[in-house]
Order: sequence, then structure tokens, then C-alpha cells
Amino acid sequence: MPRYDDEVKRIEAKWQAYWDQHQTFHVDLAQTDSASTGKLYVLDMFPYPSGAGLHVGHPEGYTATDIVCRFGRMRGKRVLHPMGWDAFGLPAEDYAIKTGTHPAVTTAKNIETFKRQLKSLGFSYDWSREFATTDPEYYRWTQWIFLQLFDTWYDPGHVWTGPDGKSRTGKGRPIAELPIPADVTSQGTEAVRRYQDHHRLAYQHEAPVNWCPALGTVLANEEIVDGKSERGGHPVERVPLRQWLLRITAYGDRLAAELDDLNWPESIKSMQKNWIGRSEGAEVDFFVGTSAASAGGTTSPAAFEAWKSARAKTGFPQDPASDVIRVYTTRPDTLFGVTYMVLAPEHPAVERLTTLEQRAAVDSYRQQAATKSDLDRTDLAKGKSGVFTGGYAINPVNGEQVPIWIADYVLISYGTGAIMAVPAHDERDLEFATVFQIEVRPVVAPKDQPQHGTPGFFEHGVAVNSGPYTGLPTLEFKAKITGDLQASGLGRKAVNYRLRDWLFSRQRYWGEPFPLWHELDAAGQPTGLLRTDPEASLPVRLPEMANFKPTGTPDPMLSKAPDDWLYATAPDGTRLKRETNTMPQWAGSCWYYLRFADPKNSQQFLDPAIEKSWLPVDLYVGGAEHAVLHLLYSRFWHKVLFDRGHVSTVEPFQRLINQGMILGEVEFTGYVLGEAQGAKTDGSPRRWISVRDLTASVDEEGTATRIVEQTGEVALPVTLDVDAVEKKGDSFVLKEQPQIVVDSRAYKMSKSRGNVINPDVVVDQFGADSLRLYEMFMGPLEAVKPWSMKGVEGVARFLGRVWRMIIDEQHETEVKLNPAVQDVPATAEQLRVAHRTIKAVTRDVESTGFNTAISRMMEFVNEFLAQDVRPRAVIEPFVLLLSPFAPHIAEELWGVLGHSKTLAYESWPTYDEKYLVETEVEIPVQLNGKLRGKVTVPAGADQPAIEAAAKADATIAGQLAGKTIVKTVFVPGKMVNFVVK
RNA sequence: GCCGAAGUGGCGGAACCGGCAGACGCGCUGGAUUCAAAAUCCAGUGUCAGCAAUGACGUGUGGGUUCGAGUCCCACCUUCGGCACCA
Repeated sequence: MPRYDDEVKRIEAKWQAYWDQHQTFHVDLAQTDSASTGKLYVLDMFPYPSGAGLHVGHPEGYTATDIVCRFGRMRGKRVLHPMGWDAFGLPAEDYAIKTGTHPAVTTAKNIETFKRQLKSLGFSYDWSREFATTDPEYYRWTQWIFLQLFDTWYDPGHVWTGPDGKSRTGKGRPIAELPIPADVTSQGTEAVRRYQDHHRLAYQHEAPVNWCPALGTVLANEEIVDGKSERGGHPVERVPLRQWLLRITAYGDRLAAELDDLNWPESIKSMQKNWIGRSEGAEVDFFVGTSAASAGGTTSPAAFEAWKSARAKTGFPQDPASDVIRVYTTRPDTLFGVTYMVLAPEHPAVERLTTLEQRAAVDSYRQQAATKSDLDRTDLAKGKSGVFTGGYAINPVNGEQVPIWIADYVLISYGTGAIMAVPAHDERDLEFATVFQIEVRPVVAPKDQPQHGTPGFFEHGVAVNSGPYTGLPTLEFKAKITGDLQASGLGRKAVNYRLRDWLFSRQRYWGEPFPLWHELDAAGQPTGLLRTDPEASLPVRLPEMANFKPTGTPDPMLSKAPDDWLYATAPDGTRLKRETNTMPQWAGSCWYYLRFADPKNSQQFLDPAIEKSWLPVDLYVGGAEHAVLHLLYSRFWHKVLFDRGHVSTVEPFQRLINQGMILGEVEFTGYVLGEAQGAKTDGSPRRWISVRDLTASVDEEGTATRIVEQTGEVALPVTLDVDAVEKKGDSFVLKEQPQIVVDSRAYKMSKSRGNVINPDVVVDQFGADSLRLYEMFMGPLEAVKPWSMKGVEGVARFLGRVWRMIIDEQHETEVKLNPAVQDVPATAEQLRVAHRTIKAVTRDVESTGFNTAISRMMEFVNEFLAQDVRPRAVIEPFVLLLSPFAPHIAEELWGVLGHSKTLAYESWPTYDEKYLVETEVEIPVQLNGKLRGKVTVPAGADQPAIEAAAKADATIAGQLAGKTIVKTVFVPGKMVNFVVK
């Protein structure tokens, strides 16, 4: 009795070994194949090989791409489907700190586990392309790309046509092509080098960074959630430090605009656009004079007039001089409503503008702001705070004196770090003005009541009280005044981004070293001048280190590296010290999709011929948690490589699908009062409380709890058995006490909740095919879905039925063909079912509707299990349809059906419409749009025939009696509807 | 607060262009097989009324368009994801 459940382990091991031995999925990209119908590059977001092993979330996307690949091969496509490891990063290093195990050892071990697990699922990767981002032969080229970034400056006005034939403005160009101003050239080569360094896409910057003492590293803004580190939830401090940044903002426009042509979910595109946050407005200079503070905080009208007429001649300077405060605004139309200005506390002009009387208050406020973490700043932002500097500026449009404040609601890192405040028409300014009782002057009115300006009106409208501009609609006003300011040298059009430059250095060990040296002076101090490692000498390997304890300071780990790694003397005698920062984890994942196409190339990062024929990635599948960062960084690098002529496409990922998260099993949670955690119970009746009477709350430790709305008493959650609850109305209640409403929901899988499903366990119990099939059957790939072990049993049962449909279970020992499978012609009805299934499954796979494709196959099996004769001519195509989903059982059945080699390259079945036509069809009959009956008529029956049949039907006739048909709606082949009175 | 996605049986979900709501699976009920159980097979299963034929109601809520709305339009509610002083 060879039952499927008894055979599954043998079958899966057998076919995994077969695919390995025959290199079934190996693809040689250099080879051309005239018979192929094109290339298909399908990529999974490669995993970080954590110590916890594979999670059931991983195989979801991996199964989807595997189906697409297997389907593609059967349709004659040449398929590139690689897998590798995103292996640099914090966890391996944290483990090293704890145990002393070298991160390379931990990483290798974890990779081994992941690989074993992935192989046990039968994915059709070309494993010969495998690599990890930690391989020196890989990070050699990561460093090489960094050198490209270092060698590039962005020329925003450059108009050019790329290899894609499209014209665009703005290009990353070699630093050698950067025009050097004459006054810089005249200062000598060192000045030129510094000028170039100032314009590179990779540059150094001293800035307050997010220093996390617990992790011993500086974090990027994106790695901080609610003021705490994303990993571990540790507090973060602001500390000034020299950092490497990548000038991603230079590409802001192109990163936003070039999303349009991509086949990505609209939600991801809009998330990226929001993240980039492009805004258009104007920069305006407010005159403060040269000695504002010493002049008692005010500036003479005469000096202002002189400045203005000078500006009319010179125009608006590129960089503001110290006699002005430059602001950025998106609403230059509200210039007549300005009643104060605000500088960020860190703004360099604060020092100069602060009067003697205000100095103490300003200094103390600045100190507070500097030490505050972002969290504190957000917390305190619930009310606005700020201090008057004592200084004044002059409003360029009306010559008014405007008081200058500092406040931390203005950020130094956005725009110019200074704003003109218009409390009447900006919510934040209004809040601030209310706290400090500053004048609110309305200058915009709603279109429908244009007489008076309306304070608190934040939308577009019509200008009032705005001198010569009064009466203009907002948009016209903006355009006009921006032009006028430009003409008089007082302002200009400006664009800003919410996106900041990318903080690219980390102070950890387990990352790519920078291929850079700092020149040292005679005293051994850095001069600020840099040298690069020659390309031929890459990779710069990580030095061996004795211990991995963090330095305890923001100094990088590598500053403790051995001297022979740290120091060198250049041929010209200059002493050099290595850059000791390492690159962030994002670096390795920014370009791995390129290397997969040519992973062994020791001459180039990627062969241009292969790049041209195999890029871009046609389908990229991964979790939505990478919707912004990874995908934005990758696109940025790709565009730089494009500008520098190393790749021929502007975008790396043509099509993107985000798989939805898999949650744990649905849980029912009731709440009780008067019990402590884990203290139950003496058998006394529990004091159940309905969730309707509870409200969510967060305690001091940040843990979410439920409390009684009226009394504030904390309710203890109790997990309930399914049998203890029932549905009542819209909610679930206790069976015993139906007035007690309970929670019913699925939670994110987590160790602490204990609802994690281990794929190894599922494979062991049901087999890889069942796991794959279940994950695809759960629902749409993109949806968030709860796990259900019963559901896995369901698909395992289906595979058992497939097995019995084709295999003779009566036979004692041998896996033999079921005698019902015969070489006889299929009946018309059997052909109809088969071709209907082929049509539906094909369409569903093409549209990634895997759940419905599986439903169709289930219908096929339900149909054919009931038949005593199962013609081979319909059974074989079915096995092929099933094979991308459940490849092991399909290969086995294919063998039993008499084939000697893998079905991986068999032609995908095709259907013929002629088998799909039915002889009779059932037509629904409606009366006034309501279904009243059905009539069966020959296929292709015309309207009169169907109407006659409908009227002849007993129930319809009864309903029609005594009524008049006013109208008949007829949809051929679909339905007929009588409108009656 | 802003941006995005989604609300359909007891549960996961299906329904292509506005045309039979609930495919397929889970669960549940009854039956067959069995000494018994597992496994398997058969039948039923949106709610209410009815012995039944059948009827009424039914896709988050309220309105609208239409012969006909889960699907289109307007307003709102809830859940999830993202952003959050970006001037």
C-alpha cells in the first residue's frame, strides 16, 4: 500500500538529489539559445541568515518566484533564478561580543542551515551562482562601486541621452570633469583636492549623529523607531562625529520621477515618493545687517534700502552672506503675513543675532536642544517651545522689522534651517504664536469669502492685505512673487527634499572596510586629504581581531586593528592611516542582483555583454518592510552606475511584488479582572470582562495593556480555546457568558508569543510540496494572512488525492500506475474539464493568482477521482500543471507515467477553445433584476428562444401571471431579465 | 493629523468588463467502511420562515446611479501598513 504520506520523504529526497546531480537548473548566461523565447530574471530578496533559521515567511515569496521560474522554463524561457546571503550585519557581531566566536564562523554556520532548509523545499535555484556579501571576492566589488561613487559628482544641469535613448537632465560625472573655479585653482592643488572632495557623491561631514551606546554604534535615522534603536530598542543620543554620507538627494528628482514607468504596486511608489518628499517653493533673504546685535537688535531702514539696491544689481547670491537670514518657504504668497522668524537652535547665525539681554536664555535653550534625543524633542513638541534672540530682520516685501526667535520645531537639516513664520496660515506657526502671544496677521481668504483674511486658513485661496498682490489667487501669487523676488535679487525658486543624504558609515567590525586612506601630517594628525586604494589592490580585507568588544566610544571598532593594517607609507613618503569606519548592511544588498548575473568574474563587477542581455530583473519579490530603504538605495546606486556607463538600464527592478506577512494562528483572548499573571486558580468563578468595556493603554515599560475605561483597573488577557467561544452578531463571545465579548485576531509570529511556525516541522510532518502548496493556497500573495495547521492538512489531503488518482494504492509494495489511467481517448466532457483547467491555471499563474490556480486543480482532481477511466491524455497535462507548485510529487508521477527524465523542461500544456464549448447552457432568469429561476437551453440559443423557454418555465410563468412586461434585458449567454409592472 | 491598502458565511478566501454572491479549502452535521479508531468515501452546510416547493433577508454603515451593484459615484465607520513639527 504505497500511500502518499508514506512515500513523501523518499520522493522529495530523491528528486532534490536528482536536480542537484543533473544540474537541472543551471543556466549559462553567455550561451545563446535560438530555441528560447526570451530571458526571465526572477529574484527573491536574499535573506539575512539569522541563527533562528528559516521562518515560514521566507518560503512564501520563494515559492511564488519558484512557480514563476518553473512555469517560465516550461514556456521556453531562459531563466536566471539565483540565491545568496546578505551576511554582514549586527547579529553575528553581537554574538561575537557575547561568545568570542568570530562573526565569519557564525555566518558560515547560519548559511549552512539556511541552505539546507531552502534545499529541502525544492526551489529551482541555480546554486552555482551562490555567494554571500561577506565573501571577499564579492565585497571587493562593493568597494569598487564605492570608489565609483567617490569618483563621481552630480551635475544637475547636464542634459544628455543615455543608452536607453531617453533624454534627461542631471548626470553623475567623473570628478575629473568637475569645473574648478579660478579662485580655487589659484590656491594650488591642495585647494583643488578639497574642492573636489566637497562635490563627490561620497563625502565626509561632521554632524550630530545618532550614537547608541548599547550597540556601540552610530545609527542611521531610518534605524531609529520612536527615538530608540530599531534593533533592541536601546536609547539613542545625539553626538557630533565625522561621518561618510552618500549624496542621494542629488538623485531625488530622478528617483521620484523614474518610478512612473515601473510595474510596482502603487502603494510602494507612493511610499517612496513621500519618503523623497519633494517640495517646491522659494528661498528668500531677510536683511539683518552686519552688526545687528551690537546695534541693539535693530537695523536701520537706510542700510536696508542700500542692501536692496545692491541686490538689484548683483542678483541673488548662491550662498547667503552673513548680513541676511535665508529662509525656505512653500508659501511665498504669505510674505505679507510674516510676523516673526524662527531659526533652528543649531543655526550658525544665532550667535551673532542674540542680544546681550537674551544671551543667557538663548544659550540654555540651545544646550537643551543639543543634548535632547529625537524622542525628547518629539515628546516636548506636544507644546511649542522657543526663545527670542533679541534680533530683528527686515521683511524684503514691506520693510517691516521682524523679531527672530529660535525654536526646535525648526530643523537645521531641512531647507535653510530658518523659516519665516506666518501664523495666520501655518498650523505650527499659529500654535507657536499662540503660546508666545505673537501677532497673527491674515493675508489669505477662502475663495468664496474673499473680503477678509481668515486666521487658521491653511489652504489655497485669494490674497488680501498683500500690497500690489492683493486679490491674486494663491497659485498665481506664488508664481508672480517668486519671479519678482528673483528679478530684484531677493529670492529665487527652490526645491527641497524630505530625503536626507544617506549616512553611510558604521563603527562596527562586521561590514565592508572603506578602500580609503587619510593622509597624516608630521605630527600623525589627519590633514583632511584622502587617497583611494588602487582598484587592482581590492579587496581591502577585514583585519583579524582578537576581541570584538565595542570600543565604548563612538570610535570605530577598526581603530583597534593591528598597526600593519591601519598604517602605511605611500611611495611619495606620505604617512597614511586607513579609514576605520565600515559600510552599513545596506551596501552589500544594493547591487547583489547585478553580481548574480556574473558571480565568478574576477576582472569586472559584471560583464557588459551579460548586463545588456540579462538586466534588469524582471520580477523581484520580497517583504514590504524593504519598500523604502533597500529599494531606494539600490535604485540610487543603479542610477549612478547608469550615469557612469556601467549598466545600460536606469532602473534595476522592472516588476515588484511585496508578499504579505504570514501571521500566527488566530487566537481568542478573553479578559479577567482581579487576577495576577499565571496565578490562577482556586476554582472560584473568574471575573470576566467584555473587551467592549476595555480600552487600550500603554504602561511605563511601554507594554500595551487593556484597562477598564471607568476605573483604570488592569485586565489580564487569557487565551481561550476555540470551543469556549461562539459568534454573536459582529463579534465573538464566551459560550457560557454571551455578554462577554472576546478578542479574535491573529498576531505577528514572535518568540515571546510562542506562535512561531518552523518550516522544518511542517516539512517533516507533511512534506515540502504541502508547505509550498499551502502557502500559495492561503490567499493572494500580497495579502496579510493567518497561518492554519488545518489548512496545511487540507492541501496535504489534496496531494494524497492526486496520488491516488494516478498511483495504484492497492498494490502491496510497488509504486505503480493506477489501472484507471489508460491509453484511451478522453470523452468530450473529460476534455472540457481538462482544457478548462489548463486555461484557468495558465491564466492564474500569469497573473500570480496562485490560490485560485490551486482551486482549479482541486476541481480537476475532484472530477477525475470520480471517474473509473482516467485517460493518460488528460492526466499527463495535469501533472505538468501541478509541477511548478508541487514539483517533487509531479516529477515522481511523471516518472510513473513512463517518462525517464525530469519534467522541468517539458512544454507547458496548451488549451483549445474548441473543447470548451458546451452543448447546453443554464441561463438565469430575472424579474426586475431579481433571480427567479433558471432555464437550460442549447448553447448559442438566440433571444426569442431563450425568452420563450423562460416564459414556459413553471415558476417564471406563475410570477409573470397578471403582470405586463415593460422591457426585456438580454445579455447573450449570460442572462435574461424581464422588467414587469 | 496626512498618505496608502482592506472590510464578503463559523474561518482562509472566490466572483475576469456592472449580470446566478459564497468557487476551492478548513470547520461543522449526518451516513458508509471498521470489533473500534485513524485514514478514506458519500451527502449536507449564508441567515430566517416552511414538511416541502418556495419566500424574505444578505458582501462594514447611510445615501445615489442602473432593468440589474460585492463591483460604479458621494458621505461616513472600522482594521492594518507607512509618515509624522519637512516650513
